[in-house]
Amino acid sequence: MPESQPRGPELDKRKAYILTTIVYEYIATAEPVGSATLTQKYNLGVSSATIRNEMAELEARGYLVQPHTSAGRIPSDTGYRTYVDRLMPAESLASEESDRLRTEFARAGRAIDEIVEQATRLLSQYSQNLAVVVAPSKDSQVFRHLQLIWLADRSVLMVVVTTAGVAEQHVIEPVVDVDPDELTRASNALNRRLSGTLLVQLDRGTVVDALATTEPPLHASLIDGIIAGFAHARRPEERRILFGGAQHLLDQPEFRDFKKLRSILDLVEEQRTLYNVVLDSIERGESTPSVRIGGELELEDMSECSLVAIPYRMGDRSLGVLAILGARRMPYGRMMALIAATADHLSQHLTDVELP
Amino acid sequence: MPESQPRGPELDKRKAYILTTIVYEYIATAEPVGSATLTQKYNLGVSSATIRNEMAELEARGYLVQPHTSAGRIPSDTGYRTYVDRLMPAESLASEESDRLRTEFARAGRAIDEIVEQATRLLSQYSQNLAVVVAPSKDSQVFRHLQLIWLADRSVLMVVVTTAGVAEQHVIEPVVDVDPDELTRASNALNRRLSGTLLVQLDRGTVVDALATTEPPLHASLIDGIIAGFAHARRPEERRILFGGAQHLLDQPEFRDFKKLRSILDLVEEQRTLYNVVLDSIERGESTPSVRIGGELELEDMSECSLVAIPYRMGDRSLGVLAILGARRMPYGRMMALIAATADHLSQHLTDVELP
DNA sequence: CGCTAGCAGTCTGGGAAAGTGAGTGCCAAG
DNA sequence: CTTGGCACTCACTTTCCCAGACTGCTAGCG
Repeated sequence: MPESQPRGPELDKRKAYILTTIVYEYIATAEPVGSATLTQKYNLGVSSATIRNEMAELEARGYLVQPHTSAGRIPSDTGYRTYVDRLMPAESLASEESDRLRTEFARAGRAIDEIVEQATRLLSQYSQNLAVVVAPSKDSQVFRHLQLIWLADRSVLMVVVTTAGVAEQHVIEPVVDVDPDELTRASNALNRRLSGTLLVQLDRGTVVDALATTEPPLHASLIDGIIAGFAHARRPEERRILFGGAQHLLDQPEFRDFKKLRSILDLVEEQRTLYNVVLDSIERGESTPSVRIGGELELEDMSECSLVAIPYRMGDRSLGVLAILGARRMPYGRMMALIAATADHLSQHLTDVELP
Repeated sequence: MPESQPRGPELDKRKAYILTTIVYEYIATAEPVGSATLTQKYNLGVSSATIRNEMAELEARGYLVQPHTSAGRIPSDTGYRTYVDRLMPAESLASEESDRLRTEFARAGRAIDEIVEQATRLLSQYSQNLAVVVAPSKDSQVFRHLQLIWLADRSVLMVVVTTAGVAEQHVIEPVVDVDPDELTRASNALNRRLSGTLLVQLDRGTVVDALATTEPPLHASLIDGIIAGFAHARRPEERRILFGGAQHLLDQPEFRDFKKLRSILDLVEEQRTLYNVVLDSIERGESTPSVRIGGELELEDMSECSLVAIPYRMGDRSLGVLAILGARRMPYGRMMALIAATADHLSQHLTDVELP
């Protein structure tokens, strides 16, 4: 006897259409949607009283909530979730907009940092929301070349270049004098044996092996320095997070409230929490945008926000994540299309600038 | 007949004391200061009526303003200016706080970017205001070492290392095949002749001269590539500006107003305007903090803000600027002491990590 | 001549009261 | 199942009023 069906099995066609319309209208207007508005603006073929009955049932099943007794309805997390997963028409970016994105990426130059900064700027600008970008960590990059440069008798500069075109430098201070020829031999040996290896794999054993045949053998303190240099170049613990477009938040009526604004800005400043959430969002490694709605973020004071995230790549290695953080009432279709296109262009551009 | 003295010649002792007290009190409470408050909280030895007369005169002379007829007074730009320049007691940072600053700088590592990011974080945290930091431009750095690395027959990676320990890379694609030996000879020649030169001085002529004696002569397209590489490493046009602690603005009652908040966040996003103002502030190259109060900033909607700025150095070269942007009602003494100490520690740390 | 006490006048900010209107739920009839 | 009608609810806005803070002015005092 299915008299009260909590979270019913399926929504019939009319209920689905009503939910779709309510989400759409609320996203557009930021005002709770009433039955009269629906019958006036959308062609439903039934009266507002009928809509009221349907809305009451959608609320009972958890898709809608009423801010207060005499207001219209707004979608709940479940309502948005259903909309995003099953009701929303798929959108894709207008081709001229996509072209503009590509053009603007091309203006960023070859340096990885620059490209990622440009991505942040573009994403916030086009989305009119807060853009959050996790920059590449070094450890997924491929070692290309190393140079040991003689600075003084007990001071050596080690420069590591990856195929991403990023150079990291590190000063080594061995406990014995070294001479330039010795450094050249070491550089050559390491380059011959290790070029093409992922940075993350360049641990102590690998380096010691690569230098085993060097004659005369290098002093242990120099080898230690080289190993430390690789460890430094790798630095997996340190991933920059970039932000852009915080001012757009002020345009949303839901953030006309200093407490909510403060929560978000604190999150931006703190970085770690947001970093975890963003990484969680794309853990599955899928290449479609992942969406987290309101309470799904599991963050205090963030029930009014949603996050759309997607990974980006260089070649076939996943490097980092793009994300849009905005009001829960966001145009999900457009945001997903936009972030997917941005990630595509970014991945493409990064792959293009990779060194041979 | 000096009957009405606009912006009178000097403030007598009592007026100066009253002005000082009003600025002090207003900074502490954010409430317009009335005559009764003054007599109660501060030992003035005269009645509130006398204070009222004095305040009326201070207002007539432009040091104070009244938000409305029945309110107390708040300082005008001129009032703050007088306070900062002549009335305020000089403050210096408590030595334990200064020590803490130094310790935290030490945790930043050797990379210039990292150190400057740390400075931004510390400055915003200690000042509880928005920190604005202009990062070093490349062109004031000293060329230390160059390496031309063979990637493929027509592809060469050029790595430039400065004494700041920053490496920049650039891909050169000459129109003829090159071989590794040729590259080594070119690298050696350039290093021998040019090491120690400012990057900004490495123009076409200098490079061509340095390579003039190379035998056999390098192909023109390779030389062009090297010149382009230096130009790229230099990139004077591109100076990063870092921000930190925007959320602290929300703590100030003067920014409980979305328009003002929006103005500031827009400024942060736009960067260029703020960059100019900050550079203006320290154009004189002095090493004491420069202060700009309210309207002196000459920025629309920024009349409620003040900016405290100071340059920082590496060795004896000025590299960039630290600044604090906050409410006009800020504790100037502390902010100036703090930013001076931060700049000192930053300059010291940068000088320490410079390569030999 | 400067200082003070007292007083009338002015303005803001907050809170109560009342009116407005959007929107609902329910019912009885089609 | 749908619909028109109706009573009811509740947030929001406007209006009004009052308390409080502070001033400027004046007259008197040392």
